[in-house]
Amino acid sequence: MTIEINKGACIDLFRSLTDDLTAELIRQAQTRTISPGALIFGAGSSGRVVHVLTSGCVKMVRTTVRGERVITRYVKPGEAFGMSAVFDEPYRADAVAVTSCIGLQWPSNLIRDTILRQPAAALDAMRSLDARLGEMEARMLGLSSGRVEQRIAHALAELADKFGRPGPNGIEILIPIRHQDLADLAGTTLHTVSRTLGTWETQRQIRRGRCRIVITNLAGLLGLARASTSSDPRPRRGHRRAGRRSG
Amino acid sequence: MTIEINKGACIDLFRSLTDDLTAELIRQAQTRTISPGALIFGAGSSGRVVHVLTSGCVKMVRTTVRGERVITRYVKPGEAFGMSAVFDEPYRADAVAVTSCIGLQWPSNLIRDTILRQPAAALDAMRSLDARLGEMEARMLGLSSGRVEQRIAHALAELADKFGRPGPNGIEILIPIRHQDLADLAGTTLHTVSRTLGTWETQRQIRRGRCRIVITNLAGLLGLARASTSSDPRPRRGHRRAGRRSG
DNA sequence: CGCCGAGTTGATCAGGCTCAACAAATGTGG
DNA sequence: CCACATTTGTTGAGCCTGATCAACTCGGCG
Repeated sequence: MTIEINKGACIDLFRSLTDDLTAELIRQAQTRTISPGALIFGAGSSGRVVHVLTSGCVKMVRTTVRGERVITRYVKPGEAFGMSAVFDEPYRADAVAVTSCIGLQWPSNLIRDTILRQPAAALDAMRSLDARLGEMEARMLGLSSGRVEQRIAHALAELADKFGRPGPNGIEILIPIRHQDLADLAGTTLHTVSRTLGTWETQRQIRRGRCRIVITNLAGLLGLARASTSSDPRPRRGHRRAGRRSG
Repeated sequence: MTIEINKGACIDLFRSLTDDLTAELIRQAQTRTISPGALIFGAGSSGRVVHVLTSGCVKMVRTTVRGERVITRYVKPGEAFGMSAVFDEPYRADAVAVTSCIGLQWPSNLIRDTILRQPAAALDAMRSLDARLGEMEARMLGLSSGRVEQRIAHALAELADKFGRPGPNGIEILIPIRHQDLADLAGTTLHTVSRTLGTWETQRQIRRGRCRIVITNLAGLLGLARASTSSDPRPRRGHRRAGRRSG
């Protein structure tokens, strides 16, 4: 078995390790295949294993008792998730398979020991945590300042960047995205997402199928995102949902 | 000089190091005193030093070109900030002194080398990054789902937890907090903050002075935060600001 | 064929943002 | 020590965005 997984994608967490060490770790891993929609682990459960996704897509979902939901992150192959297990802390979010997935998992103390013995790996892990912090901060900026249309456009752009592939009609987002998912990313409701995407489709900015989105005009979308009415310099305020789950 | 700083507070980043090592690092540090309101470093500037606050309070502020602002974090003594310098990445946010401050700073490569040589420190750093990630996720949940009143109450509660001290009239928040700051924490405007705090003061939940807040009834506040009208089970939706700076 | 999940669409309405103007506290200079 | 500028905070009026409610369509599946 080679270290490479899925056509060149490799495990971010082990980027700094020697091939031998990585191979050894992969040998020690438990492989797990997950079917779409399945819960890989639930928020609050005490994390005893660290996961790495090797193929497919996983979303991390945080939910409040009142039913409000946020997708904190989409995981793509090569990325680790459930890292809080390293610190013997419970998982913060549900990990839900978006597609069929293959994952590797290790007992958290094995990962911890590896990090303790391989400082370069520790630095890599820190770097990726820090990068995620930066992303979250940027999302917070968007959440607290942008209008809904902007936030949806931005969420789409990020999905396109992470899971998009150029296709005949534009950038196809390869993973299934429900309107509720976009709402959970953008901090709005599936109703507003539906209306907004509807408008964009008539404007030929995007194309839609069931759980499928193709972005025909990414620049146009981001233009919309930047200024909803370019001739009108003053920004408009928006609303905020108080989530009662609807999905 | 002892390792302890400011009545027992010590440097989180070096918690796992031996006293000798910590002392040595502190010897190598450059001490810096900062006056209130001063900019310690600006977002975007290439970070060449890592900071640790030893006394006072620093806020990390992210701003968009349009003038929307978010306070991503309040730093208290013992905590590190500007950690992205470790990865030779520019600072993501402005670091602004809230009070008079004393800080230590090191060239980022010195911290990096320390982390590489002291894996336990790496794990500590990872833990704190992960904890901050969790906080940000929780804040995102609040931002995208709660109503403004809840978010302000929650922001106050966190400030009370981090910078509060029991006083004759309740928990005093020891650092100066402008309404604009609360707005930047809660994702709203200073106007709404003013009105909301006004209501709470007449309800004897809090007391206010200029840039000073005392929480008389924390439980009550959080109760308000949980359900704005307890008799009415259905949550109300809210609005969202589109920040044109006003502070 | 009934059920469920996903998506659509219309009507309603209120939360809180925007605009605007003032008041009070702080700082600065002469 | 007073006049003036700046920062911080207050309050009112208006109104827009987008949440909520509700009802319906479409497609897949057992």
